[in-house]
Amino acid sequence: MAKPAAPRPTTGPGSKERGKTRALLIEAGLHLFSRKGFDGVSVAELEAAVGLKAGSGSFYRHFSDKEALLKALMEQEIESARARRSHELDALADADRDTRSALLAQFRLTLRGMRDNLERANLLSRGAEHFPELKAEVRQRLVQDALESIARVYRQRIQAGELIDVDPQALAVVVQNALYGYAVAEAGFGSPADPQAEDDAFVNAMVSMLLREGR
Amino acid sequence: MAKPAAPRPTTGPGSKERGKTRALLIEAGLHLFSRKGFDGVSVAELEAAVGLKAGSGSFYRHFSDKEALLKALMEQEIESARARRSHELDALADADRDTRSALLAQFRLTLRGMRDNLERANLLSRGAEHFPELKAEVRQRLVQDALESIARVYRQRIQAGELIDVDPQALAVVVQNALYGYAVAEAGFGSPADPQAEDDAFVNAMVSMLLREGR
DNA sequence: GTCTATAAGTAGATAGAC
DNA sequence: GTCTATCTACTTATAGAC
Repeated sequence: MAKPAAPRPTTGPGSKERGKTRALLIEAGLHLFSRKGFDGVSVAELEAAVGLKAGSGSFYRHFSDKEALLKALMEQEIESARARRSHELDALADADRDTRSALLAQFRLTLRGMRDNLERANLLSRGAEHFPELKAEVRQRLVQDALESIARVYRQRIQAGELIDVDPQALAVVVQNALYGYAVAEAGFGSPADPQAEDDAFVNAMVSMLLREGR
Repeated sequence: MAKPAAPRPTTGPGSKERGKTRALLIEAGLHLFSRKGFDGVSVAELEAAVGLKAGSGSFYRHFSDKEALLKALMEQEIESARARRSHELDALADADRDTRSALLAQFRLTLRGMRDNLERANLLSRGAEHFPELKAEVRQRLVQDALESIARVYRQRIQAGELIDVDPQALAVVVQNALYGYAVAEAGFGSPADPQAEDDAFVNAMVSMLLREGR
């Protein structure tokens, strides 16, 4: 036979651990693409960021081109974004909490999560333009699933007479988009003079709107 | 005297109207930067878009460099965005309308305005990163002024007992950010299966959250 | 897996004729 | 105000030595 090739030991002598540089490139791409945009980051910059010589072209031993890195990165991020999000739902779903503090806790956690991961979200959003086949998946698994999980909890609280009697899915859409828009606007246009006070007024207003209580 | 120079006739013989190509470049920059990002548009592309020969460098007779175009463009946009916005407020401020239909009209108009001008808003947001001195102005004159105008109207409706009694400025923040986030998410992650139904549920939920009555 | 070297293309920007 | 021509720098990507 012409191919008695040994079972391809991906870890050859003298190499680092299996796929280490590749993983580092994905991480570097996440940070750099998020900050400077896909077009704003050169392959040389990515190489330098992981300890390769800038301009050496060593990048191409790990990815066929820059787009391949973006795609690998997005597929990884879709997974990890889901994991991060389910965490935020725990506070809301905790049935032992009274409704007001459960809502407050959810809003604050979600707002923090959106702030911490906005650049990742922007990357997913912009990356979806490069890969139309991933766009529907991003929407369904990140946006739609989250809304339905939240709506489920709202529905229970409505039936218990604790929230205003409005379509729970629509309530979730309003709340999530308000939090998202708040984080996006803050990142894009800058923070207000007193961010802490603004945050408090914002989340408390949403709680009041859902509970339909005056001040 | 060494300078008897005539009063600089900006329109020389054989030239088009004063500043016409410059104005065209600003317009082309608005569309192209919005769609493809600042880095994604070459000077040659801008030249071609206004009828100049691509790569001729004629661009540089009108702007010192690409950033100068972005800056001129932003200053113009800050003005026109204000004008567009005041239009959306008319529907809300119309005291003859009953509260429910005034809110509905405002939400629908604002949502339409945000959809139509999201790319412009993104451009202002991203441009503000290039020009930190413009960032505070963008925030104050576009974001903050709009919120205060809306809050003024809400305050009247609250005093008339028609809206829930919650800090009107905070209500405006929730509503505007929900509309903004909705438009941003739609542009980034794609539309839902039935956009019309989704829109209706969304704006109606917001109305229900603001009115004192249940549905 | 990383390096040197380099090809081939594109970007921003300038000089000078018309 | 637009053109031709050109410069420099940078970017993607490949070939081949180690």
